[in-house]
Amino acid sequence: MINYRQVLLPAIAMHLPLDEAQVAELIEIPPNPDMGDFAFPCFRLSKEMGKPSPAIAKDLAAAITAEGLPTGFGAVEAVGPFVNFRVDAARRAADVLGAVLGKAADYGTGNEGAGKTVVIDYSSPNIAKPFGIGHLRSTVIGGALYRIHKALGWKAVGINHLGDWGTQFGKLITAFLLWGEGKPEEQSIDDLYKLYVRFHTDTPPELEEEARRWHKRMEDGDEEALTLWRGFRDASLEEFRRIYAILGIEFDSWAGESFYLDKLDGAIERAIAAGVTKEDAGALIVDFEDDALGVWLLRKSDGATLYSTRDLAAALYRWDEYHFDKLLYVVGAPQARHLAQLFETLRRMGMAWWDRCEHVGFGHIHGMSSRQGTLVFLEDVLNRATELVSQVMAERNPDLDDRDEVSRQVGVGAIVFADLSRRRIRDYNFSWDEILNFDGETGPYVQYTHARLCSILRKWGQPVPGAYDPALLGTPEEAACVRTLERFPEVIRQAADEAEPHLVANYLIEVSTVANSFYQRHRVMDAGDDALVASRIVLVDALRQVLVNGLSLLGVAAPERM
RNA sequence: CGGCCCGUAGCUCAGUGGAUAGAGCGACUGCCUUCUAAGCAGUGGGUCGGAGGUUCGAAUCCUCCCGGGCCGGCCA
Repeated sequence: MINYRQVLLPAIAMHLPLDEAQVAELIEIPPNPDMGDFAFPCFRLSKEMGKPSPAIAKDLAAAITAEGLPTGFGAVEAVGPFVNFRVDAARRAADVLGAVLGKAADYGTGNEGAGKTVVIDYSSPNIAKPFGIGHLRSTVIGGALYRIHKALGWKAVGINHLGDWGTQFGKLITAFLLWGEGKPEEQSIDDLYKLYVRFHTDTPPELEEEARRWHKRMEDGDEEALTLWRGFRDASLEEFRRIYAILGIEFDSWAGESFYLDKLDGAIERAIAAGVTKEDAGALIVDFEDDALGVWLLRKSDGATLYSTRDLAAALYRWDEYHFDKLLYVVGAPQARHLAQLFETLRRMGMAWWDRCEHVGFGHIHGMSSRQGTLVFLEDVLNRATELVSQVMAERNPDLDDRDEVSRQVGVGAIVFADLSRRRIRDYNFSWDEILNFDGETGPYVQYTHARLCSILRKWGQPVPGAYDPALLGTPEEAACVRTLERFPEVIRQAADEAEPHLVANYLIEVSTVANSFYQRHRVMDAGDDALVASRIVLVDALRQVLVNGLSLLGVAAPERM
């Protein structure tokens, strides 16, 4: 594909007192396609060149025209203080569609990440607590970033940093011994959750003390405590694996907090040796002597460790193990300070790689049926969405063979897409009405668009033509499709750079919008002449391909019928 | 008290230096004997929280203020 900006740089710079880098910063895409495909604003040159910007634009347009239009461009025109450039639409269509169909599933991918490693810490649910809608965010954002980086050639390491250690297990053991029934490993996650909640609802101080003692016994390797803990852990993992299977989420490592037990002393020793810690009231702390960072507690006065200890050990271990170029923590925004403290501690310890660590924060979820006083379980949400989809499909597409399977794909896709379609940092307003509305900018909208495109290709019933005339794709709707398809590779790159999957989700909405607009206005199968049908079939297939590629990055299925 | 995040249409959100600020939901109007109407086309709806400042140009950058949320040593 032609890189139009790249072509434009020398063509513009040679006529101006600017170098190519300066020109590159100014080139933009006009707000309205009628104005052109690229634009160069001349305001900034006015002072330096001593003439009004419209005059500069006019002279520049004339000079470029006299020089011969740059490769791939069809027109150059001064409009006020802007020089607007129009590309040769047929050539662009041939380029873009050729690239999409030629690379197929690989369209949009790249190899700029080759030789580089990104470690992504995501999902990381707490053992003995139900997998709530709150865990969905870290899981799907992390999963999307994992696939996006892989698509760009990175070696990605997905780590599920399970919350499987800590004082909450002391509480759980205390509660279980008091109120629990049956064996630890036979507890359902719901049983465990109830014990945990009960512990927190009526807790005399002596129980808190008891819980701390059990936690200490765990840390000291007490077999009775560890047996109970293992039972709880196994029960939880079973549920987590079931949910990851539904969501299509995978990990390369399940090294949770307990994995670092034998590495905690070493981590603490390294921190002490580096001189960044001090003793305070029997505890070990890092005092940043900074109002913003405050104090970081690394070891409690009773000698027990904290999540901070485990996070420090984990960071050091991950560096030794992976020598990453990026380490992404897909963790809720409320933990921003904690992670800033971790990163600063690493810096003070002389870890030159400290700035490769990044907190990929996200807002938390509000409005979870507070009326009922219960948190919303992810599985319930997925099941309700699936049921609703199934009802809709029984009505709209009763002949569909595998309704159960497709309902699952669309129902789950709706939930996942909804989560990924806003900037991570924003709080997420969970509402049944919103999550179960499949109209407009939703996952089902994108999937539906994809299914309709597939339907056309099915009716066509032949291989997608290898030869076609791109010049026939000249309507505004078709041109809009081509322009949108062209952007996919850069969207993926930006999503990786900013760790923002929503850029991909929003882009897919855009692809769907231009595709639907085209579909509505123009016939494909009975377009009139064979050449036009062939060209439009190619366009339909390219749109379909990009939707598939994009949805797969987000972990959303693309059923061919729905 | 200190720090971080958010504030754009009735609601949910895009847009982080350029041309009249855009979508979706909800409301209202049209479009299914035609490739799936989970769709398309259109109408109405905005002091971009406020005030200063930088700039030829600010929703976007800086300062202050207001409102909401979160965090701030023995929880995670």
